[in-house]
Amino acid sequence: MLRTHTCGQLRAENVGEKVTLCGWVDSYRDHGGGLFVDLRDRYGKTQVVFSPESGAEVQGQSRAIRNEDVIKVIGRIDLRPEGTVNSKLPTGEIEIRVESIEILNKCKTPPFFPNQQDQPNEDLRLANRFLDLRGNKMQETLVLRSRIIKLMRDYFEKHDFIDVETPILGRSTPEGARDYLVPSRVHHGTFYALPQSPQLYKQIMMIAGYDRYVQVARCFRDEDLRADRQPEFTQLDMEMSFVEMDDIIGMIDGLVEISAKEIHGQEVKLPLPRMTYAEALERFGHDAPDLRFGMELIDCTDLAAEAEFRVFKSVADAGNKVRGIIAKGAASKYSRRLIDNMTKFVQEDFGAKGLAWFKVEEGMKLSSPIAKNFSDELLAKFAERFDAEPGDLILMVADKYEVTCKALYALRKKLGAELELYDPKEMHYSWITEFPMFDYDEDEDRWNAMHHPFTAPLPEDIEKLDTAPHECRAIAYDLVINGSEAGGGTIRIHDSEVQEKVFGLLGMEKEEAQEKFGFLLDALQYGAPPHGGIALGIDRWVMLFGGLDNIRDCIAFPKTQKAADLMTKAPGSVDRKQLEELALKVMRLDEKRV
RNA sequence: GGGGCAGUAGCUCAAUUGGUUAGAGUCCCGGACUGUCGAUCCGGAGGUUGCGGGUUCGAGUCCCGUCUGCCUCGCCA
Repeated sequence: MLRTHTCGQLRAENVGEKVTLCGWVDSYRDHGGGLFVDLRDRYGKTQVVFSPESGAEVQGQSRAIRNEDVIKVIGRIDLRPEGTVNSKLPTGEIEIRVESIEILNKCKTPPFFPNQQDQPNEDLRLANRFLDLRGNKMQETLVLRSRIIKLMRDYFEKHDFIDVETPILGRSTPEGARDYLVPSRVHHGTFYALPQSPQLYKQIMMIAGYDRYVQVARCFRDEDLRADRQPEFTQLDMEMSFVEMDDIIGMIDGLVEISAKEIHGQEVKLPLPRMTYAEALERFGHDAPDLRFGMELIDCTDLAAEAEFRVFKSVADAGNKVRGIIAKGAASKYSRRLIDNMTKFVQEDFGAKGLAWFKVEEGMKLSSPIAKNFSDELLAKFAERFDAEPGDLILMVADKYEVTCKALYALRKKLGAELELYDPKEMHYSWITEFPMFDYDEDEDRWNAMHHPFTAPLPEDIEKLDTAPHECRAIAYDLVINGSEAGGGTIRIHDSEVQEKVFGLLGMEKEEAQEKFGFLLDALQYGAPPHGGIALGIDRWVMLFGGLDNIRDCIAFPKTQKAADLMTKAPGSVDRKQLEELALKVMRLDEKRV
């Protein structure tokens, strides 16, 4: 070892010891007579002092020191003189009196410094990730990530789960996201697909009798990115045999309990609360509601039907919905202009036709440009429905149910953050259950599996497969943390008759199903145990437990919104020879339409 | 594919209504200084205003196109 201690290790009790430290120069303060260096590694910072007693040669060497140089110093630990203790540093009581120094590696003047107070632009950070990752915040986050993964692995090992690796090179399956494809050199014209999840493999493992499987699995989906979405991401994937939904949920409840305790030192009350999908949509407009605050959606379609106001009345008469939210005490915080912006927001992003709003005045008068279209009596009913008080702001959307959900969910989320209706550090865990089996794809005029085509329906809904597929609920469950989907799973179909019916609904012919995943259908006929599982989004867990608002900050080497790696410059072009081996030809843009 | 925001010195930002030689802090280089910890003080260097067109007597500023990054809808569990 080149060092005897780390830079976060030494305390007053080490005074007098001769030590060797290595690290990066975090900062230096040159006083001519003496030079102070904060030496940094991932464990902390220690002040090292060059003074005349270090000797002329060492002092001379010290003058060359610049930030981010990698140096090794040997010296004795001493208490800092009275009045110069730095209470901000754990090592702040002591300093190293340098006897010799070696500059292990000079640092070129970097484009930015890892811990500089004004964070550089993200593209610069990503292009120079080695500097960015050197910073305290990123190091903290990656340590947190490592702890979370270890905690998960330990937990599942303790519960007799077996860690099994599944292939990265698989085959493309229909449904779900767009695949990342890898061309085969041996079989020209064919492609592997990178796994969107190890779903099918883990079901095979169940059939093979490994009744508790777990894996920290890299997954790939070639879809557009978001603040909480990367094209390659990591799941804690697990599957269990001879279980029902409650067993899976109970298992994950236990993991949440331990995580909250280990990471935040918080006690979580189990079982975690549950809400059905239908209830979540009704009360919050979304299947992953942030339950750290209220501001629930309120239906007033019946009142709208009584109104003269044509916009409301026609929507109500057409069987659509008029729903709204109330922001307590927010009337004065939202000017006409801000409300106009909100209107534009729900129109452009969610297809709402408009945003109706009322400010509650003193004396309970509702004021709004549209107020004149309502009788005083009806306005009073609205106020009562929303439980309004003077100073409140009521926002309403009149539209199809789905549009009211989306628009009001987005407004609720926005207002909740802006009005600080919750403590951002607070954590809320809950389950959403009873998802629909299918949603309707209007473009393709057919049903889609909401989760995946092997999801089992609720036993009481099985007959609806024939009569009312849209009402058929799945044994599916999502773990929601702070309004973010942190995991999701299902109990799988292990009955080939039901499986066939589901394929039929999805418009998949028997031959096609056999061709695409015959291996699973076959396996299901050779002694498949009832089974189910879940996958947790590890990147999101880190994000949520770390209080971060960006998934890129939870990943050592993330991609940009255009799925590029700015450091390695991936994706890149390849040699003609490589293409030839694969029998591939790159089309020009104008050929694409052919 | 659609909508929005941003791009000015190595970095973070400023630049009035379109008007003189594009500024500040920091970093970098040189100098001073024996207790600093965002050290301080003095001096210096550093610019294709993302790129390409256009309007204008004159463009960092206005218009068109384009590239990159971010947020978002669609997409995605």
